[in-house]
Amino acid sequence: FSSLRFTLTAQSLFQIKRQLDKLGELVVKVTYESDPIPLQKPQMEERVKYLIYHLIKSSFVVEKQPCMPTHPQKPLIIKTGVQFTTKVRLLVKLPEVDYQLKVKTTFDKDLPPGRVSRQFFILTNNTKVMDIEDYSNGCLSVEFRHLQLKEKKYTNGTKGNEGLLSVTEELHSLSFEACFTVQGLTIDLETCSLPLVVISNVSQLPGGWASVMWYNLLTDEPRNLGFFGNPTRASWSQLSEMLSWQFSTFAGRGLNKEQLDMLGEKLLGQLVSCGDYQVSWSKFAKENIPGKPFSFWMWLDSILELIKKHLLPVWNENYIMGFVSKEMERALLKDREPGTFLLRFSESHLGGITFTWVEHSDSGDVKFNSVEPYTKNRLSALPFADIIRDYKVISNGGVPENPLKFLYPDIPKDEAFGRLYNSQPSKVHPYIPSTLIPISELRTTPRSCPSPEPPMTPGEFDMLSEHLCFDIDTMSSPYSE
Amino acid sequence: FSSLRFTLTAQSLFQIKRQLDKLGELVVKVTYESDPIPLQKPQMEERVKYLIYHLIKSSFVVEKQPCMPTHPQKPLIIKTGVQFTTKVRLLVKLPEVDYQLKVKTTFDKDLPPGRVSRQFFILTNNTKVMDIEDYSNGCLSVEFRHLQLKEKKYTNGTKGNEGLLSVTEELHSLSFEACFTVQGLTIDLETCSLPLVVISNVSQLPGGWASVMWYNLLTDEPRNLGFFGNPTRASWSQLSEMLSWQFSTFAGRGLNKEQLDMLGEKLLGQLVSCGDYQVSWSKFAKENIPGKPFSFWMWLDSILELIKKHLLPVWNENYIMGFVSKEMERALLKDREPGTFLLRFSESHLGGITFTWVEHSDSGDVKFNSVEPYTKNRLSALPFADIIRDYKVISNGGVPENPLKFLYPDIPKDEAFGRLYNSQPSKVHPYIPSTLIPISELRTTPRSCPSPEPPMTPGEFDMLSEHLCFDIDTMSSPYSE
DNA sequence: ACAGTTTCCCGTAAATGC
DNA sequence: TGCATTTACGGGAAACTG
Repeated sequence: FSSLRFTLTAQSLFQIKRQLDKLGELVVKVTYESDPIPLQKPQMEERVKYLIYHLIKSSFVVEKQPCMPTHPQKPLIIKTGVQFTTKVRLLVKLPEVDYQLKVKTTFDKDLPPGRVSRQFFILTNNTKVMDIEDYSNGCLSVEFRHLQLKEKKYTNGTKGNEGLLSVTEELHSLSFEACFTVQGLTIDLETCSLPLVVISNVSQLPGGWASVMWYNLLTDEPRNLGFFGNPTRASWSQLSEMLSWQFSTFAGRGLNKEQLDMLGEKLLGQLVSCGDYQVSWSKFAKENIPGKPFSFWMWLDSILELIKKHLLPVWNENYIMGFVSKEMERALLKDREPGTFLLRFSESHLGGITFTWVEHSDSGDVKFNSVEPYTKNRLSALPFADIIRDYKVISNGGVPENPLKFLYPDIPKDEAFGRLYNSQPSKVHPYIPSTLIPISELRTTPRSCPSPEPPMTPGEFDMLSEHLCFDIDTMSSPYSE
Repeated sequence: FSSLRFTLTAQSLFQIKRQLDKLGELVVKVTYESDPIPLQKPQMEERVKYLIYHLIKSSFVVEKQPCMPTHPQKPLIIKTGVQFTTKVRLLVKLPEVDYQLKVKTTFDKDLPPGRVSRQFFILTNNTKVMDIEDYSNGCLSVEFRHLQLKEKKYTNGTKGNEGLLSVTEELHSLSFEACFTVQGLTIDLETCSLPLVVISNVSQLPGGWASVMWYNLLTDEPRNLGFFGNPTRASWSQLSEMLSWQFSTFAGRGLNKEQLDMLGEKLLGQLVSCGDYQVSWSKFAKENIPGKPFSFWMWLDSILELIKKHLLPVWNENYIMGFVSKEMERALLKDREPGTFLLRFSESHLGGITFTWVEHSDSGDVKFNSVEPYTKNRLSALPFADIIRDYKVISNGGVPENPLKFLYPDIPKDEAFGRLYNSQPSKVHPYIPSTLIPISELRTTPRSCPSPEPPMTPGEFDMLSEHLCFDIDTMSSPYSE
């Protein structure tokens, strides 16, 4: 229902109203026995007033849902003490209303105290006058900027009752009210935002975002604030589509079938394969993954953040397989050229990425190695492409060698990553440029391969060995985390 | 003048007052011609009142100068919007004053508007009641916590006149007032803090600290708020003592004569050697060092911060020569064993540290190399001791070698730094641990030394070379920055 | 346009509350 | 006590403002 249709409908109704008024004047002068007009007119007038009233009321809408300017992609999550913006509009054009129409915003207006465990108020000015939009078709609208939320603190412990819900499951709303009179009709406008999650620290953003996703996925109701009191389940097909959409929206590339299958299996076990399965909210975002100190969504979101901050070009080139089980990884690599590697996200730690490469031992066995995952701290010291370019392994104190030759299935490393390498050595003239290089030292048992004279002083070598040594003989199961 | 002496003096004075009162009663009854008492008494009473009044007033003091709890070592600098604490005390004990004595704090109380270009006010509650200190000798005192400053904003541009001073040169003060009556004497207490610098961002802290230092160094006046309108000069001997004190206080070890000489020369040229020299405030903290985009103090403070955050143990072991001219550096190293190195702060960049080592070329010439300085970003990826342990140079694609053997004059590297090395490789089991290693690649002209088959694929080598190569033939003057 | 200054807000750490 | 949540504020960057 566009602004134009609202306006045309309103105009028709106002015309009818005027005609009825005129009719009323006529009736006073000219009437006759059993004339139906005096009888019908009051009813009709009521009917028209009712229609006008509700037409105008329903044209008062939130045009821009409240959101923090720094998180435009994450509407409906508001952090206390951080400014947010929202906009409402009266779609119907009423030329008669030329005076200043004041809109007031209220946070959690209709919430009976105790419904939520926390209460907030708008710290800044919460009323503003509507204005005619200059660029568009002349509707009245008002944009609230620099709104800020603050928690109400009670000294006497009236702190709500819903201890069952976590803060990111608690839904709130922002209401807008205005009142005016047109053609003798007093109309009280009121509308409200979609449900809002209020957080106090960005560390709660992933949790809040999980709630927003789940809500949007599972209900069409515009404001079911009690949704998380008893959240419905999602089918895996719905959920996986949503997850892929997250990656395509925020990281520029969605997830393919293989990646989604791995995620499904991780979340649901082998159940996925046998038909569509229902995932509970708890399993998605609240319960920890068995044996891990984080939930499925926390894990996935940490990867999304890692991609956004450190892996965007590599991810968009589709060079990160990312979501692969260790069994699958082995199966894919085992028949490949030695030095073939693939990139995979850590399942044991939040926001980590590792590479696994295949090589053949002297006895001809296939061996797989995975480097300790790189997390945001390491990646901000050294971009990931450079890590791949420069990574070296020192075996038995020998010459450092880069074991990464071909990106799976068979793309020569430099062909794939060449464009993404950074040339960071600075050109500060009198100094020798220096760069950081990621290195692993492998030491097999001494007898198996007498080590050559190390290219370091013996003391130095011992020192390095002491700190870096990694005896592969103790690696009973290199493929399970 | 201790609390006890204040109290005893006050008691004596009150006793005298009481005796005068008694005398007054007597005089009414018994008097005689030319009795001097009725004549003298009013004067004496006035005198005693005056003494009591001023004794009490002068016992009202700031016990703890205002400071931010997170910067206890930097009093007298307050950041807007950040909480600070201060405490005042009434040294004299007056048992008669048993009612609640309310103290009010005011920011810049006596400043005529326009004296400073910015005005601030105390955002939080600015009155508090004095209390008897339970632990000490029973004085009245009050500690203000959670005070917060906010700038007054004027829409009509009344923004003061002193555009000449920068914000960190603008001195403010915090006043404390209270009023009470004792033995019929009404006493208005008032005291105020030492001069304060108000900043709005931590990036202004070094500038503020420079002001506090200069003020303390050059005036004993408790509140000369106009000091920076015409700041006096400091003698180099005063200033150098202060600088050394900064390092010993905040980094645990002061500066020795050689280091101070280098600083003096940097600040004043060769003038230092010919007797004591006067340093202007501008030269110390306002003018940029010729050819550099920062002042002397900004440079020195950036080093202080670097030490505090990343070099504390190395600095305290006295392993960082730090302040050495490049000429001196060359002179010291040239007769030393090849591989002898020293640690020096960068003069060209803020907060950087480099090592310079000596080696002998094939032709027997002495050569000096300095690595690109390490700044806080690099050092937070890798601790400095580990950088020294692991640093490698690759010459012509050969075997990487650590050129650092002896800390000047002749301490074997591991003997000096051994205890400071970190053992960072994590023990996450299925993964190969990996560490970052600082590497420089040197390439001499190809003909002079035919490079052996590089231990990398040719493509890889070219890639590395392209990014890392450093042709020493183009280094015309490696020793000047 | 620009430099000095302030505001904004993330992200870590500490404090608080339950 | 431990966990969930909020507060504090350094530090980088953007916004402001003469």
